[in-house]
Amino acid sequence: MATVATRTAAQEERRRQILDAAVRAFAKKGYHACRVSDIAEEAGVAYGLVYHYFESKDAVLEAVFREMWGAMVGAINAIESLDDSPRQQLRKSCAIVLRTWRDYPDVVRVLVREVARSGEQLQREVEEIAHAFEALQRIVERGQREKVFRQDLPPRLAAWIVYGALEEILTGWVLGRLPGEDQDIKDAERTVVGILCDGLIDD
Amino acid sequence: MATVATRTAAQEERRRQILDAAVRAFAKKGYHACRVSDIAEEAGVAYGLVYHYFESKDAVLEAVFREMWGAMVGAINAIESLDDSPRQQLRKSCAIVLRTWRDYPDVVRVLVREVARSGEQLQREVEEIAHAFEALQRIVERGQREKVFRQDLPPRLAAWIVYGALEEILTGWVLGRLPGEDQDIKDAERTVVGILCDGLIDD
Amino acid sequence: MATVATRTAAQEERRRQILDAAVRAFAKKGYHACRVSDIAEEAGVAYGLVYHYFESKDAVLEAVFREMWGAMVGAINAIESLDDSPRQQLRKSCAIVLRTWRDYPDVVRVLVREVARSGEQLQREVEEIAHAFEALQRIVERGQREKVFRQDLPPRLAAWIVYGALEEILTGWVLGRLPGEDQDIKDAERTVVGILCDGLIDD
Amino acid sequence: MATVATRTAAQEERRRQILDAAVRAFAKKGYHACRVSDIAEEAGVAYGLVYHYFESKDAVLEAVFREMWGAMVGAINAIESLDDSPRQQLRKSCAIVLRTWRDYPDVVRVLVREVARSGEQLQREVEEIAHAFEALQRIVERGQREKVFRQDLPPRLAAWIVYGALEEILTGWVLGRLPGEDQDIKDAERTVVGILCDGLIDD
DNA sequence: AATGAATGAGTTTTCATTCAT
DNA sequence: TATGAATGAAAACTCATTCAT
Repeated sequence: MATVATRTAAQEERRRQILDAAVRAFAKKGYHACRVSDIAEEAGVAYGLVYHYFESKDAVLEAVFREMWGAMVGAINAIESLDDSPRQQLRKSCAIVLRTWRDYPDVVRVLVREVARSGEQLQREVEEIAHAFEALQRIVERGQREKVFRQDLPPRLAAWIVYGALEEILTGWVLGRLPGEDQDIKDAERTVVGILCDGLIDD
Repeated sequence: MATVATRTAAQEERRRQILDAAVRAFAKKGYHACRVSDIAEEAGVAYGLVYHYFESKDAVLEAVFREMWGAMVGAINAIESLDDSPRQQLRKSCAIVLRTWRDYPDVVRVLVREVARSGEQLQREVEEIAHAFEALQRIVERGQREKVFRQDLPPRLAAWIVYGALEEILTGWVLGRLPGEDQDIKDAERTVVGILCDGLIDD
Repeated sequence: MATVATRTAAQEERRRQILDAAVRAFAKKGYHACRVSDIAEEAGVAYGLVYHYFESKDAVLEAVFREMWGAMVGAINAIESLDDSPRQQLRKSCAIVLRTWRDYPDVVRVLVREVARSGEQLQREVEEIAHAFEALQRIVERGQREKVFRQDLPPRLAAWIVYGALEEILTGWVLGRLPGEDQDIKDAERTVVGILCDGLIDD
Repeated sequence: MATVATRTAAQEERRRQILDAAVRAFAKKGYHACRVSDIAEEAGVAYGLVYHYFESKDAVLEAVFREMWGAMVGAINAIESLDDSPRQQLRKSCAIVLRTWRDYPDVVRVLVREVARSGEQLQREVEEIAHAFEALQRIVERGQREKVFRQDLPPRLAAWIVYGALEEILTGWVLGRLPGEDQDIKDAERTVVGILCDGLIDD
């Protein structure tokens, strides 16, 4: 049993090694320009081993999505259980998303670049993305129940708008069109929460 | 000269025929999955002809971006010259973007799906996208100058947030995750302007 | 119209050029050991051109079967319309099959070697083989109707036996286990017709 | 020594287990489409183990031929020592071949499908096939010596014809083109012996 | 201008075989 | 003996692009 556990752990480690390498490789050249051999080389393993741990090149990308994104969604979900005000919850959610850029820029790079790819197949499979929206939506709904947020906004649409604002900022950073240093990240957090909560209008 | 003009017009028509077909083809299968012969077939011409009018498959996509997007940006720019309040200008800009979906769903589909692709090459070449951001940014700046918008928000970042909110809604429609009927489009317009101008907070 | 005809003829010629090369290539190394590049090289054309004229490597083999075999079946069918005795018809049919070896050894080599391959798919698609059996079967049936052949033999089974005897001789020649010179071919013809018509028993 | 003997017996059992599994696997998918892991899975062992008992995938097929075929040839050889008439010997030989289908359809399936494959290498190694022909040839020769069979037929060619007739019937059964129920097997036996001994001609 | 035959580099994937444990 | 992770060569197939007509 110890042997089995060790073996499984070793396998898991290998899998992770390849997955991390894939993130770096995809981030460098983009998914389509990236050959399976690039992943293997980046991971320091033989070509065929990638196929031991993943069905196909596509499956690798899907795993990147599922597992990397999953961590972020988990963090956002955790926020719900905290006894914060809706505004605080929204702020913390935005912070998590935006700071992921600081902590895992390659992961964000890949997620941002490839998330819209082959809309039909990949997106439907990766429910994690949907979970992120649902968590945001629940925060909005709670804010409306507690009369903190305006009643006239469809929560689902509001969640999409919040998510869109965040993703666009990440995109700006990924593409180097927006400055993304540590201070900028804090500014972005303040600005996006400011706009989303209080609006652009000065009143 | 009349002859030349006629020829040029005929050429322009052919070019347009191929470009429109490309939009439909890209919208159906995505840029990468779409072969040059698919474009030609959709246009009803031999596929060698695509190379008479465009340098490469990439150049076709770039033209789609430049020309289709250009129309939208032009419309947004036109708004600036109108004597509306900043809020009205923002509302109209959002309306233009969102209604483009109703009028040219295939174009939007392609723009949304492929805009993040090959960040290095394509994006830099297509400055039209940048122009859209600048137009939004100028609207925000004007709002701040006129003391209608809050002073503490970086205009550039605000423009990105506005754009991100809009793009995400379009994505939701494209992927069928958000309802996109005529009434939904109007609702989305009201909601996105509401959030961006007045915030989520009920005060 | 002349242009179209010429073009089609040119295409047909190219197709034939590749098909003939495939026969030579398959005959040399066997279907499985033969790469598509071997076919292209043998034909003196570029790699990809094979895929212009054939769906896949498998489709090439199928075409070899269908077209090469078709010629032989056509010849056997022609015999039926002649006013020969059943024995004569049988003799001529055997002669056609056996002499194909002399005239197109490579074709026979391929047919013999690969005919049993992937029984499910290929065989069922290539009806030409079935036609050969039917022609032989009709000859047997006519022989029985005319009271020349024995009544107690199921014609279908008899046709298979005749065909099996012929194929085995071809196999012996292909594999170099039976001598296959011109004189041997004549002997084989006489022997196989002798056994099939009059039996081994000396009476 | 007892230990060694036991070990060897256990080894032999394992070897047999893998070989039987290989027959089933080859019969199902054909030799080429069958991976080593398919054999191992069918045998219920790890696929590295196949390489403990066999040099290579090819060696497994060769062993199938040698050992399975060997049993059949042995049975045919045994017939020679019986004090039967040549016709009886021929009938019994045919019966053995045809009834093997009933008893070991998977074995026959593999032998029939793959026997013509890679003529150069495999065939030369598997002399068992040659032995079957020789046994048939000796039966014919004896029949000629005893003035029961016609003198004008080359015995070697006659043996090939007999074998071809039998193989074709097996092929028909394997491919499902000829009915292969118990009664059909008996009919086939009667028919093939009838044709080969007495001919198609009714006299 | 228009056609589509021809090219061939590039990429994924498969799988027999080896080898460390 | 038994396992299955690791290797990497091999090959089919795709498709953007060129070019002769």
